[in-house]
This record gives sequence, structure tokens and C-alpha cells, in this order.
Amino acid sequence: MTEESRPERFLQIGEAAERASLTQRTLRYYEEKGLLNPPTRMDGGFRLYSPEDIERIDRIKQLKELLGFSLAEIKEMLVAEDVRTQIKAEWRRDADADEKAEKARTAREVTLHQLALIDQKMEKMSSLREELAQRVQRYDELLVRFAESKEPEPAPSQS
Amino acid sequence: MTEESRPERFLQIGEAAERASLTQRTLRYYEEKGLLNPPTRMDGGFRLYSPEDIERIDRIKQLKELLGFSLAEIKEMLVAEDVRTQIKAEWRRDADADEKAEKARTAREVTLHQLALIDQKMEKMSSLREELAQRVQRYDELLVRFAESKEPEPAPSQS
DNA sequence: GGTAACATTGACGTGCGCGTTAATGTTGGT
DNA sequence: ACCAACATTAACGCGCACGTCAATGTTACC
Repeated sequence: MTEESRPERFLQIGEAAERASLTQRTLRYYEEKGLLNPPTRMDGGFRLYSPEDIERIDRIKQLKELLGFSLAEIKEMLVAEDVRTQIKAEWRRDADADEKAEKARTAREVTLHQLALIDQKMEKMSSLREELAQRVQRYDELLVRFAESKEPEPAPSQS
Repeated sequence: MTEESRPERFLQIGEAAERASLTQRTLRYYEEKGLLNPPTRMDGGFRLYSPEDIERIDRIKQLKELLGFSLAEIKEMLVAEDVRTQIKAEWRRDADADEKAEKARTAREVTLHQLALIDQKMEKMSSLREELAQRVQRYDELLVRFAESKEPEPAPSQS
């Protein structure tokens, strides 16, 4: 409900940073490192982030915090995203259809690769989860035994 | 099948590092930072890692690479593990049962917290997974349309 | 007992992902 | 025209997680 969804306006760096819970420095850094393409500027040179830029920022945050990828890795992963927007932009222009299809195939491949990475991580995670769950169960059993040795004659208790 | 499972012998740092695909420096660093308790030593001062130590090293690697936690966070998380082995070691000694129960409760709590963290991550991951899967599907549809516009009269093909 | 392989403790170096400060420019409102 | 709020680049700094010497000691084996 408090979800900050895609804005309809262009945002200056301050607002953009706040939305994503990042700092302005971080956004500039991402741009410097090629993760964000240079946003448009106002006459005075102030950065103006488009809704697409904002989405991309969220994407980066997601990939970083969730999957723990390095910025370099994320940069690679975002190639697929780039191709996608590029295709969209060129859609009704007279670009070579074969070329576009090739790009789409590439983007598909990259996305599939990301999917595979995620699946790998999720598998490992769920086996770790299992391990921990079992451990909790063993603690429970242990605690029950402690309680039993203390209360040989369990009295009926409420609540 | 190539899985390096728990060894029966004590290992020197070289072998231990190789098993975990880490460097000797890293193992010493983990010890320095209190993630690994100081292993036993040979007469000359060479470190000897017990099977339990080796397990713990794998644990750390798991938590770091899988969940992207910092070493400081991992250190905290391993408290539960410590309590567990401590309880095991003290098991038949005349330590205060209440105290042991209290430790077990603490360990249980910490483990539950870890479980909650993992569940959070897995939820976010699976929604990201969904997003990507849908994207692949859209690429597929796109490519089908490309193929159709190229081949208005599909010829029966084998293989 | 020599020597190759393996280890030890410093100590400094490094890359990443920003934080922070300084000096300066821009925008929007009164 | 002025002012506060917001932005800019450039540069240095910093904590983390190790890498990388260097100088020295240990072990195992022939």
C-alpha cells in the first residue's frame, strides 16, 4: 500500500533518490559506472529521471539487495533490459526485421540465464530453509524434555 | 557426486581452503574476525581444522554467497550454532538445567529469525522470477510473430 | 641433515560501493 | 534582485573483504 509505483512525471535526483531509498551519490555513481544511462537534463544541468529510469533504479536495487550481485554483474544483466526498450523504441521504424528478431533472441537468452541463476539460488535457499526448520524442531523437542523433567505431574493449565 | 562432504580427519589450512574453494588468507581472516573459533594447532603451530570447523566454514560460505550477508551479520547468525554445540558438549555435565534451557530458547529464537529472513528473501525472489518468466513468454510471442511474417505458408517440417 | 612443500605472523595494498566535504551553479518564489 | 532549496563536479576518505608480498619457521622425506 505504501508501495511507490511508477511516477508519471520526470523527477529530479533528490526525489528519485528518496523514492528508491538511495542517496544522490549512489545514483550518480550508478550512472558513472554505466548502470544507468545518462538521464536528460534541465537547462541548468540538473538531472531529470524519466519513469523508465526510475523503474530501472528499482531493478538495480532489487538485483543488488535480493540476489547480492555486484554492480558489474548487474550491468551485464541489464543488457537484456536495454535491448527490450531499444526494440520498443524502434518498433515501427524501418529497421531490419531480422536484426530485431536476433536482438529479441539474445534478450530471451539472457533472461533465461537470469531465470536459471534465480532457480539455482532458490533451490539452495530452500534446502537451507529445510535444515533450519529441522533445527527448530529439535530445539522444540529439547525444550519439551526440559519441561517434562521439571514438571513430572503436569497440572491442567489455561491460556 | 563431486560433493566434498564432511571429512573424518583433521585438515591443515591448505587442504581446508581447497575443499571450500577459499584461500588460506580468507580462513585466517574469518578466524581473526571471530567467525571461526581458533582451531587446534600442531606442535609447530600449524592450524588443524576439525570436521566441525570444516562444516562451519561451509556454513559461512553458504550464508555469504547465498544470502549475501556481511561477515558481521553472519557472525551474529552463527551464535545459534555455537550455543548448539555448547549444549551438546555440556550435555551430561552438571550444568544448571535452567540455564541450558534458556540457551536453547535463545538459539531457537535466533534460528526462527533466520528462517523469517530466508522466507522474506524467497518471496521476493519468486515474484522476481515470475516477472522474468512472463518476460520470456513475451519474447516468445514476439518471435513467433516474426516467424509468421516471414513464413506465411508454413511447410511441414520434421525434427 | 638437507631440502622442498607447507605453514606462520605481520604489514601494506587493492577494488568495490559508496560517504563526505568543498567550491560553485541553478531554480523557484517573493 | 535576492534568498533558500536544490543541484553540479571534483576530489579525497573509508570500511569491508580479502590479495599480496616479505621474512621466517615447520614438516616430511630421502
